[in-house]
Amino acid sequence: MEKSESTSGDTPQPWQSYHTVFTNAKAGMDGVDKERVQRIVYEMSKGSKYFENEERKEAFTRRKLESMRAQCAMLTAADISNNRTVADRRILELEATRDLTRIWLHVDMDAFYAAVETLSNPMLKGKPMAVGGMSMISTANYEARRFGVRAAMPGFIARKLCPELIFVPVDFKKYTYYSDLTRKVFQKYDPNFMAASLDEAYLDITNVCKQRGITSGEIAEELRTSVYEETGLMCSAGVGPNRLLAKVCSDINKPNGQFILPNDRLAVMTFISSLPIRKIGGIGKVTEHILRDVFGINTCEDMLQKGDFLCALFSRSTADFFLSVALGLGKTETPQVMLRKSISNERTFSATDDEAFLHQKLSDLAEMLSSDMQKEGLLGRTLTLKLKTASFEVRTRAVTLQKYICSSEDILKYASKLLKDELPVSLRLIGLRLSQFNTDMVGAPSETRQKTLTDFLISGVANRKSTSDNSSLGSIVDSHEICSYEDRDLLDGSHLPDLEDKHTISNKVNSPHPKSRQNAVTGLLEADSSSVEFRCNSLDEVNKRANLLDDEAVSSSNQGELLLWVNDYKCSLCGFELPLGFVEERQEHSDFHLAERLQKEESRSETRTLMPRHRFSRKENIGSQSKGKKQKISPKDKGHIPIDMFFVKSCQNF
DNA sequence: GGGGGCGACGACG
DNA sequence: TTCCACGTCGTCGCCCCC
Repeated sequence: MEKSESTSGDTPQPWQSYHTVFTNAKAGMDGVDKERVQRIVYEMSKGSKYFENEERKEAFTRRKLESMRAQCAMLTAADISNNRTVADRRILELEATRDLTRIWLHVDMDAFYAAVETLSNPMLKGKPMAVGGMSMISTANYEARRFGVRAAMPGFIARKLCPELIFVPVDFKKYTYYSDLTRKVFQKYDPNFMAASLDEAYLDITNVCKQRGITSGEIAEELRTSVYEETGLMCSAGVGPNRLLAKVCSDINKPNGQFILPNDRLAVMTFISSLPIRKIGGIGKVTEHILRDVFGINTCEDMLQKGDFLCALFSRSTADFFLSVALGLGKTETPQVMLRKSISNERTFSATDDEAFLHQKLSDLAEMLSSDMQKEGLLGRTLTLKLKTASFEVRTRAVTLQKYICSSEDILKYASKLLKDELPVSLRLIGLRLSQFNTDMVGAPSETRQKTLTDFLISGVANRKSTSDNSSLGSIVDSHEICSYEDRDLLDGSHLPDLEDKHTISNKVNSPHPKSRQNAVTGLLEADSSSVEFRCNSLDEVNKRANLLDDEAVSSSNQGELLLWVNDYKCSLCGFELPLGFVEERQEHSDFHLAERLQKEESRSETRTLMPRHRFSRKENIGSQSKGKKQKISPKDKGHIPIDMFFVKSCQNF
């Protein structure tokens, strides 16, 4: 790799060991004076908090490398022989999965954002330009790349590398517009094409090649011409028997070029064997470093030869990934559905420990996240708070709730609790992520998921009637579309007398659609000594619902709360007294009875599923639990790394 | 021992 | 002058509980 080479004699210079994501080569950077770029990047970074953090990470990687080298050294001849057998067997098994029947085309727009900006402002043509700002660059045009300027580089460093660099602010609206135009072209060749990002897509062109009786090269040529005619933008294409190879191929003749790899095993093996590992999607800076410095692996062929060591030191899935890559294997089928797994927002700001400011940021993020969730009609139950401290240390703190949430109030409530445990702290970034979606909701249009009032009432009544005879709460909660047992604040869940039961209830229940939640009024119905919470879009609905139930007396002076409080004061079940104003406490109290009730039900039924008990104790003590985690001495802090502590990822794309 | 949850980290555009 | 993003997904190790 070019970054380890020195042109300044035998004496190593400090900048030569400082690697960032943007010191490696990218298309259009072949003639760059790498030594100069690396020196400038180093000098601009040296002494900064960011730099210190990079050094910390680098030291950690070094320790990992040493540990792995030690492991390699400890392998006996017998170990190596055994692992050779394992590797050879896996290679045969993987080889058997080779599919050469599909033709994949990967299309990659050339310097997309920069090219779009040049289209709308032709004055930029021929001048070094970058899309982004002083803090970060999204894309640089080819004129700027000649100076070593590239994506993911901070703007102030880019300006140092190229003082005449023109900065253009990011305009996603514009890029989306042009992206849509390109996608219209892609669709003509593969209606099910896979968009990898605004400027990249994978097309299965097997059928179009057959139907039209022309080669993949001709299709690629035609597609690129068509994209240019439609948009005025240039792109590059790669064709291969799978997506992994097509992606590698599209980079070969960039910009405005293409490379065709025939669907032929020998051609694939010849192509892949000399390929530097860094060209493979999924092998980044760290993985390359490990493979090169521990195993002496530089090319895919090396990877095949060192299969025994890879099988000995990596997990099965990671070793499989490496061996697959070395064989030039990759995904050939088109996934039917691609479901989103998480949704997040994060913002960077000047580092501060001002708690009011941090809380405001958190609140803004909760709003943004909630808005995104509602746009996509999603509900999630795992909330993750991401923090980047002033020293660039990244922390994440997560909590899995028993209810699905999407409102900004809920998000902020739980996020605040997570943040509170970290204070005081000086931060430069806060992020929020929701995951573990309610799969019933994912992918369906919002409108189809919103319950009408009629649905609500009819199914609610039917459900209620079917269960009122035996008072089976288990049956009631199964009608999760209309009833929601509102979970109380589980972070403060210690007030619940039996959290396990509490969880069992809520785990079966889905919250209503976000739209219906927005103006929801919470009601609690008390019947057969079991309380059921529900939500309606208006107070009228609450009352109608209550009337329809025709159960025993429901009394309330609070229209939203229909719990059985005698004289608005005394619990009819146990006589516990709570004044009217104690809304939350009352709800907690009703939860207590609900849990109690369910416990009885549970003892009668052995068929229902239970969630592991530990989850409740963890929720109960989320604060101390997360502190406990933090206090845990990590292997790196102890100065050694356990033998199996490697984290080389497998690629999702191959 | 397996599985869920958490936290850290790698990778990519 | 400015001083290192944002969003998403994947793997791994650890902890805890059953």
